[in-house]
Formats: sequence, C-alpha cells, structure tokens
Amino acid sequence: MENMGEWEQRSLINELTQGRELARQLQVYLNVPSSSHETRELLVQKIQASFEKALSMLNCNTSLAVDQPQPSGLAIRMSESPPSRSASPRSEDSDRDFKEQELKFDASKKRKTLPRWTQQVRVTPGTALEGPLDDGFSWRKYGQKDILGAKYPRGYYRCTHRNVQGCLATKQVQRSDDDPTIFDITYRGRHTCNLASHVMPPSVLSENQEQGTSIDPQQHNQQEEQTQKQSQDLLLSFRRGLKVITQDLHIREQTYPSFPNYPSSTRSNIKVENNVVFSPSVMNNNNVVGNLSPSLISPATSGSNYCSVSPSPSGMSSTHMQGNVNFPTFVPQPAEIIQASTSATNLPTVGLDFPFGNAEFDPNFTFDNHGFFS
DNA sequence: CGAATTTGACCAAT
DNA sequence: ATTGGTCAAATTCG
Repeated sequence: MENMGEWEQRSLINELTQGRELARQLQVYLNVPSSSHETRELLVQKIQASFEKALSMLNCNTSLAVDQPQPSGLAIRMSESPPSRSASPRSEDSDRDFKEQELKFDASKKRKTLPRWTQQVRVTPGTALEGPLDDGFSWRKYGQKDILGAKYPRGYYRCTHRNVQGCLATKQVQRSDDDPTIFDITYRGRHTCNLASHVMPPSVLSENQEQGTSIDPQQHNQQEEQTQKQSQDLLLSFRRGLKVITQDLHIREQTYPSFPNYPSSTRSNIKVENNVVFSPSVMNNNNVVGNLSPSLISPATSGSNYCSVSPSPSGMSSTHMQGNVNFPTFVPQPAEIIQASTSATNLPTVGLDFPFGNAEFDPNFTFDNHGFFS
C-alpha cells in the first residue's frame, strides 16, 4: 500500500474535499429560493460523482478519472454475481449464458479462464448511433459467430496490441435480442497493454512513461486485474456517457485469493442515478484521463482507443488514431450504467452499494498504476 | 500497401 | 454431436 502513490492520495483527498465543498454549495443554494432547481440538481450530481470517484479510487485503485462531459443520466447498479441465473432483465439468452458461466465456474479446474464480466451497454435510441461502444480500448475483431438462440451474431474482439504487447484482453459483443439498442459486452482478461490513457498531454505522460510495456501480464495478480479492469471499463463507460449496464461481474479465477466482501447486498437494485457532471475543477486530478473517444459508432468496434505504448514519442503508430484525438466536446448520449449481477444474493438487506462496489480493499491490492497510466 | 474486417474452417469444451 | 471461441485466408478499407 505504500504504493498508493501520493498522487492517488491527493486525488482522493481532493475528490472528497471537492465533494464536501459541493455539498456546502448545495446547502447555500438550498437557502436561496431563487436558485434554480437545476442548479441544485447539478450540485447533487456532482457530489455523487465525487463520491463515486473517490470510492472507485479506493476500491479500484484505478485512478482513471471519470470524466464526462455532461451526460444527462447515469444509473448505476452493481452487484457482483455469481451468475445465479436470472440475471438479465431482458433476454433469456443471457440467462443461458450465465448458466454456462456457472457451470464453468464449478468445473473450475478445467480451464483457467480469464476473468470475465459482462456489461450491457445501451446506446440511446434516438441518436442514431447504433453501435456501440467504444470503451476506451482499441479492439480488433477476430471473429463473429451466430449464437444459438440469439438473434444477432456475437462478435469477438481482441486487443489490437495483442501481438505487440501481449495484451490478452478480449471482449465479445452481442446485441440483445429484444432490445437492439442494448449490447452485451463480455470482457475477458485485463488489458496489459498500456491502456493508454489515450492521448494525453505529454507532460503527464512523461512522468511515468518509462514503464511502457514492462508489465508482465502473467505477473499480475488476478484480483488486482479484475478490479482494475472493472473499474477501467466502468470509468470508461462513464466517460463516454453511454448507457452501460453491467450485468454480471462475475469473475472467475482460479487463484482468487478472496473477494471477501463483495457485498452481496447488491441485489437490491440499487441504482445510483447520477448525472455526473464534472466540472473542470473537479476533474483536475485526473488529467490523465482527459479525453473521450469520440467515436462510438460502429457496432462493435470502434477503434478508438489506444493501448499502445509506444516508447518512442513519435511512436504513435500511424494507425490507430482514428482521428479522435480531441477530446472535449464529444457528448454522447445520456448514459446509463447499470451494473447488475446477480450474485449471491442472500442478503436481506439492502445494502448500500456503490457503483463501484465493494468497499473493500483487496488485501493485496496495490496500486499499480505505473504502467497503467503512463 | 498495410491494417482491419469478414467468414468459413478448425478446435475445444460440453 | 453440438455449440462457442479462435484462426487465418481472402477481402475490404483507408
């Protein structure tokens, strides 16, 4: 834990402070009759966002910042889930899927599969974009398959830099049967490539850049990976302001030290609605994440991310930059993130759960941000 | 021309 | 034998 860099700590403090400040402001506004409802609403949102961010930092260490233009609505619901079946709201297929997962889980010894979790992403109708989701990484499609019982084929993607950096992350994208605007995205494995935080300001980059690819994929401890990953995705999603519904966070891993408290409480559909609107000020700690990828268009792929780590400054390899390097402005759609996963729900209680889940720190969790955002 | 996608074949897990 | 996942040649894209 010494690893928790000073930077993280500061960010955290910063975030909390920010939240406090916002709350204070809210209080003020509450006493000012003339203040608009909207303003207050906005403050509330900010506060929520602030907390979420702080929590995510704690839980996930990911210091990825969530930065989002101004989505109008996010709903997050999370829980972790051993796919107890009955997970997805709408398709029974997913149900089937979960079953499979479950089975595999039990049969554990067989194949060590990479951690895997699913999220549903909905592209807001009305906006013509049909495609999904660009979650911040650059993916390359390597296959497509018709799935039994599913109307739409499932697309298989792997990290573009797989060969170069040995990043084993893959994802599967499948459009929901009944609601074409929803895509189930199952991620597997964590990105070991430099998740590049995209194109970020050189200044920031320079700081950690040395790390480059040095991260040995195999070395990571899984737990960490998952956590990290999860947060990565989430955050990314946030940033893009898409509607994301994470349905199942099931992760199975062989070596799973323990995930002690994944609060099972979750199942109580907790939805945290937050329309997160980050003000620049709030965001400052994470410039790292500064940009969103604009694209979110192709249904399954949008290559918009950069995992690359080109050591060489000039190195951005020609290609993947699909033109999005400008971050701002892109304001996708209102997003809604719902993480659901059914889990061992037993809890009677409605625990409070935050989007980022477990308020638990993994014992072994270390901030390995180094390579992470470099 | 190189990189990304498509698509049928191949392989592994039920 | 069936189904899901990956490979890889062919094709398309930029």
